[in-house]
Amino acid sequence: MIEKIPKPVARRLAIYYRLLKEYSKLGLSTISSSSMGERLNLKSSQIRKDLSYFGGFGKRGTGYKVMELMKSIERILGIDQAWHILIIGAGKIGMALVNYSGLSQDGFVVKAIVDADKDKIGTLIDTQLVVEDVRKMGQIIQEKKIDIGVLCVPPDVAQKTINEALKCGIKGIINFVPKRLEVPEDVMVEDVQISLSFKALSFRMVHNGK
Amino acid sequence: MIEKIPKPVARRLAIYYRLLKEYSKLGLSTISSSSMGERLNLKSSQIRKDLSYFGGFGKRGTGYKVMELMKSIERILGIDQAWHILIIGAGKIGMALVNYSGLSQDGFVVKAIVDADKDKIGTLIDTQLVVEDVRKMGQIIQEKKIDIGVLCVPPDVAQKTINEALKCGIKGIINFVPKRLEVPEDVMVEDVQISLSFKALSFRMVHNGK
DNA sequence: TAGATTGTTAATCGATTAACAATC
DNA sequence: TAGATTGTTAATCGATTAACAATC
Repeated sequence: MIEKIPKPVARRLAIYYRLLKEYSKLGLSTISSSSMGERLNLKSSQIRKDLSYFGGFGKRGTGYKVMELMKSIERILGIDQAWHILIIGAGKIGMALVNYSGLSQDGFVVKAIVDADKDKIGTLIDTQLVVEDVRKMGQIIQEKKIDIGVLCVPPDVAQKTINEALKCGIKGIINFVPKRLEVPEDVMVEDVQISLSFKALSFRMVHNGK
Repeated sequence: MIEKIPKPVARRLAIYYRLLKEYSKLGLSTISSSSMGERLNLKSSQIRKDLSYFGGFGKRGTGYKVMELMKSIERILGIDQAWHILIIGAGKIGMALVNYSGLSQDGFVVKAIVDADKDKIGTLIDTQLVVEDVRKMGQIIQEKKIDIGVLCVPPDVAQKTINEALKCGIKGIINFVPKRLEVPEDVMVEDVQISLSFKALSFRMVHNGK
């Protein structure tokens, strides 16, 4: 009963969620694990197993109700609530993430963006946000009740910068910096390492096939 | 002898490579798998096993020569050559990737960027590049000998756009679009799905721990 | 009832790790 | 030679999948 959830499950749930959204837009009310699996190139038994860690959402003989399952996954993923995001570093990547529609859609709301560069501080970004001084980060985290920091600073200041944010109670980090961060074990880090993806692609291209 | 290489190996090699670069900057000439493992939070046996798929690079009793291993991994990953990159879509993400230092450093050279938006076409990006018309994509791929396309277009035109690029002989794709792409099996796709990372983080934060 | 599809168990497959002989 | 560390084998651990009884 205390069955352990395999690590890849969270991402797959997000993929199921995306598909269900599509189905619901098309007006479908019901789907089966096998039709989802076909669409996603996954075995239907994997989808059923993944869902089974969290409950029985389907009905034997008929499948899953699109809307219902969508709402359930929303809850499982924790995106039925709004998360307050702080972008740390107003470089190219940081800037690109402000107003990134993929995020706001799912309840990740960028509340502020900070940088150390005097020339950037004060820059107005679209209508809502202004680049703020990284030295005010602590204050911002508290006032805006930031949950998640998105780290997009140069590698050499990454650890130092995130330490500051940790002091002020951030509990989640999306890390775009090509470096492993040291954090207390109750803080979650997800790495988004673009340059690793390029190298993995290159590897597969030279060892071509599989 | 026909031992199969586990999928996670490519990414780890890229991580080892990054660390070796750091070591070489510090002037270290030799390292052991256990010192690397400690640094990277990996078991030393995993590092040795990963490397062993490609050869024996170390010396018993002394370890690995930093420079030598670096060069070997460079070759294994296929980054001892320059890759010609085309950015497809001059939105925020696409723009952010032009001149992204993490890429050019490792031999991924952005040769061109295309978009469908008339207002964007012709825009000068730093000194080198101009946003070109996506309708010229085929021509550009051939003339500039593009190897890898980086897809950053809206989801609804993603498949159609990549189909064009495939026709012109692209063999690798970095996909930033939240959608599974259909490609021939000799074409490699690496997904960089930022919004999945946010959801995976959210999941871990609500199911906190582990 | 007959057909469909779930939820779950057990078997299989794949990746990591411990352990150690080989050897510098 | 003694100490260190590799390369590799075998054991373990974790994730996926096939198969099927339960049930709508």
